Amino acid sequence: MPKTEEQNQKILDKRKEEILEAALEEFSQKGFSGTKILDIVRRAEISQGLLYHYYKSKEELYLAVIEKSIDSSIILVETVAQYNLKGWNAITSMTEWIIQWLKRGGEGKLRFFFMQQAAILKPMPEGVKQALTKSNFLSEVMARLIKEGQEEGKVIEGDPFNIALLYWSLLQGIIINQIVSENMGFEVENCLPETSMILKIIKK
Amino acid sequence: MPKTEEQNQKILDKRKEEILEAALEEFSQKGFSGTKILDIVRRAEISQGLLYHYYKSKEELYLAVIEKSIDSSIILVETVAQYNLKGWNAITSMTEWIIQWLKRGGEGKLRFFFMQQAAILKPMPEGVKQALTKSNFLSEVMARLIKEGQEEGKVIEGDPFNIALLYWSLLQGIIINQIVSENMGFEVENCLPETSMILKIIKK
DNA sequence: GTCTATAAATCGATAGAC
DNA sequence: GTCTATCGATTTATAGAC
Repeated sequence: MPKTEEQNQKILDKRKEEILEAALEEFSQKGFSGTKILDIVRRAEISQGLLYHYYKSKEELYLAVIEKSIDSSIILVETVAQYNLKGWNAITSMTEWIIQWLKRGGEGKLRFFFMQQAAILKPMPEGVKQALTKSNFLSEVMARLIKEGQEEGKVIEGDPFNIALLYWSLLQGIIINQIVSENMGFEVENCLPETSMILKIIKK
Repeated sequence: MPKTEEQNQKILDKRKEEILEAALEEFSQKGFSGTKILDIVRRAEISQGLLYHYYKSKEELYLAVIEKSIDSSIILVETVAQYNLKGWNAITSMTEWIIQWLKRGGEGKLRFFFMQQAAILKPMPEGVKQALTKSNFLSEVMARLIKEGQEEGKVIEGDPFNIALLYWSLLQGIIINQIVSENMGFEVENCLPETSMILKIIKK
């Protein structure tokens, strides 16, 4: 019965997807230790036992969320890369893209935030460190673009990697402040800074 | 016996101090849920029972660490305020001061980082939110200085509070990246950006 | 004040019925 | 595939001796 198996596979994938989504929301807000399996299964509206049918441990689930988040940021970069832009133009587009991605809705912001949390909190489960190292390519892409921008005379002088770090620091700080504001009930609804404000820090 | 009581008080204060210090290190790295009482007492080199002689619960201890961290950031601002500077000069001094504070050693960075963590992670214990709202005066002080700076024509136009937020975002992002780099073993030892780099983002 | 021992609660993971 | 019931380990907090 190939049809039945196919359907089963679909159910399996759908469930996994649902669990991942619920896990992202819980983990990103409460961290690894702060999130209880009960929180996740309640949000996903399944029984506690069923979760372990799809993921063999809490840690494995956490890792799955990380990997998916990294993948989605890779896609973001690749999408921008498709336009074949270089140097300052590429930096501008990418920044604009990221801001839009963050504005668009909860998920982008949540993923970005989650990856940060994962990188910050100890203890880091085995695979997390490894997975996050992979995501470091973002800085490398950025550093390359910055070097090009310097050659165009549009980006400030200095070590490209350090400037890339400064750029990411700003972006990360902005997201954190958004989350904090939300947590405190300040309702800073989507008051993300303009792209030009962000670029100002690396512009010559 | 006033002398004995006085000595006891000293021991009590000293113990409390030691516990607070150990708790800061553990909490800031592992968050509230991720930190076990055992982690703290082992670091403080006391027995588990003794901790509960000084703090009646994990949550009370957490709150005590927050309050001390907030106090120390208040002192930072007050120190700068003593110089009676206004506008751009004050912003410059304060930024320089903060960078030095962060460079100086572990504690400043740890406290700054810890407060961030506390503001980010859910669930927020009762008193945490309240305590953190108090620390918001930092943004207010900054917003006032920025307004003065605008009147001097040295700070970019725009809502002073939003600009203050942008400034803090950058600072927070920088600290986070430092911690992350440490966690990943990148050894970015004290590669904090120059004050002028940070100020660039709000300079006209 | 300080420790050891233990109670009480929580939570991750498993077993087994349907 | 899904659920309920429960085990076993961890962890917060307390009790009681010194």
